[in-house]
Amino acid sequence: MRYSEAHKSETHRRIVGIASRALREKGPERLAVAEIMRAAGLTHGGFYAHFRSKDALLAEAIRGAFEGLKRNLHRLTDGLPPRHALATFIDFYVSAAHRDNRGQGCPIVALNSDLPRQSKNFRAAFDAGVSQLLETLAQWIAGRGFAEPEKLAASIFSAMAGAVALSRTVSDKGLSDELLASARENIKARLGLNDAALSEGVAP
Amino acid sequence: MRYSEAHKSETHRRIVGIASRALREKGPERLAVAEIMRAAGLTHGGFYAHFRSKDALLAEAIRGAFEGLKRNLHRLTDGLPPRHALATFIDFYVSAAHRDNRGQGCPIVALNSDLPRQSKNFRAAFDAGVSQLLETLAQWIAGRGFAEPEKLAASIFSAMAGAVALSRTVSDKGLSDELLASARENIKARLGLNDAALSEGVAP
DNA sequence: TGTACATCAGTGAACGCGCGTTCACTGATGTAC
DNA sequence: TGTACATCAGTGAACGCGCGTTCACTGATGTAC
Repeated sequence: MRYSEAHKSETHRRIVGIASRALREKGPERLAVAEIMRAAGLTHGGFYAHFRSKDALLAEAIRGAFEGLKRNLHRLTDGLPPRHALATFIDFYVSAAHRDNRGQGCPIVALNSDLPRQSKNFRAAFDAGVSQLLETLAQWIAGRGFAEPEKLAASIFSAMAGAVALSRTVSDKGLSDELLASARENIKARLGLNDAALSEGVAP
Repeated sequence: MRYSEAHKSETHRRIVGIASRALREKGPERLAVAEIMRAAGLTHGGFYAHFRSKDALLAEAIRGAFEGLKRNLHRLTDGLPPRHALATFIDFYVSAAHRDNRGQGCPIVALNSDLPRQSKNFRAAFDAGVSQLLETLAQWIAGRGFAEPEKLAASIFSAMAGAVALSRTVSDKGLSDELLASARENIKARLGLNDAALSEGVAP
């Protein structure tokens, strides 16, 4: 049953995609190799034709998760000036839709407390993803003329991620929604992105 | 080797204390019953004289963690007027010391992404802890005269927890410290607690 | 163009380890008489 | 006051399950000649 040249890499990609979602939904320890392979329509023995170990899969899966986030971010903001890019990203991120979509949401929110227990490899991939995201934010923030954009980006983003994370743990749905709205407004206000200012014009 | 009446409850408390710390350091799945018992100076077989199951221990351990947080909070703020209580708690919580002390720190930061994979029992205990903490914050915030204190408390707290969580994942120590300082100042400013205002007087 | 051989993604059984849980047993102390 | 018995926190071996990993094998397709 030898397959065409593209077949293997296609299968590989499919496995990583499934794992990337399962990772965010179930966490690294509850993600089971056999289950992932079954979901990909394969048996678990074939796993090692694609990955050196479960840990290697986890590292690829977390990279895939960050890439997905980056794709979303670019799709939403490409071509927009910093102020609109920031506002759009904040609205997208600090939202009930994100809260309710753990499997395809931000890996930082889904996995932050798992981090210290993972391999060096995994943590390095995670760290690279965080850095890249903060860098993008910092560039927009710099474009808006703020001083110390890296520092502000980190602080702003921590409020965004915290809002989504806490909105997931709060059992009162109404309070959870209000928390998100309140955090969103505050974060935008910190960057001078309140709705009135936004509708004014396009100048950064 | 029958022991005095108080002995069993003393042992029980000791086990829960050790587990409560291990839970925050290693997470629920990596916390091993035998290891906890060994740390308590016992063998793993005796575990079931104290707990129905590992899950029962986890529920007690998370309750213990929230109680510890509450004790710290009261120790720091008892007798202070709302504005000083808030400022003190924020300084205590959004700090490098908290970031570096995962085992004795806030369980919300240490365990938020583990939550959805845990038992109903565990999640209920967690939820109760979160609610109680938000309630305390809301009371202080109400005491400062803000409208919709529950909503504001949730939003404020999400920024606090997010700051500590992200400060733990950022590998650049300097940025991590700055992130905390920036978040702390912003959070206090939202509540009208900037240092100048604080040194003015004591009126709430 | 046809034949023999090599390749290698995928199969499925088996192994080994960690870990939660069970269980027969121990032995110091409390209680009944 | 002394003796027999009950209690029960704790011991340590064993069990069973989930799961990561290994391995001999398969068989369709590519390549050499």
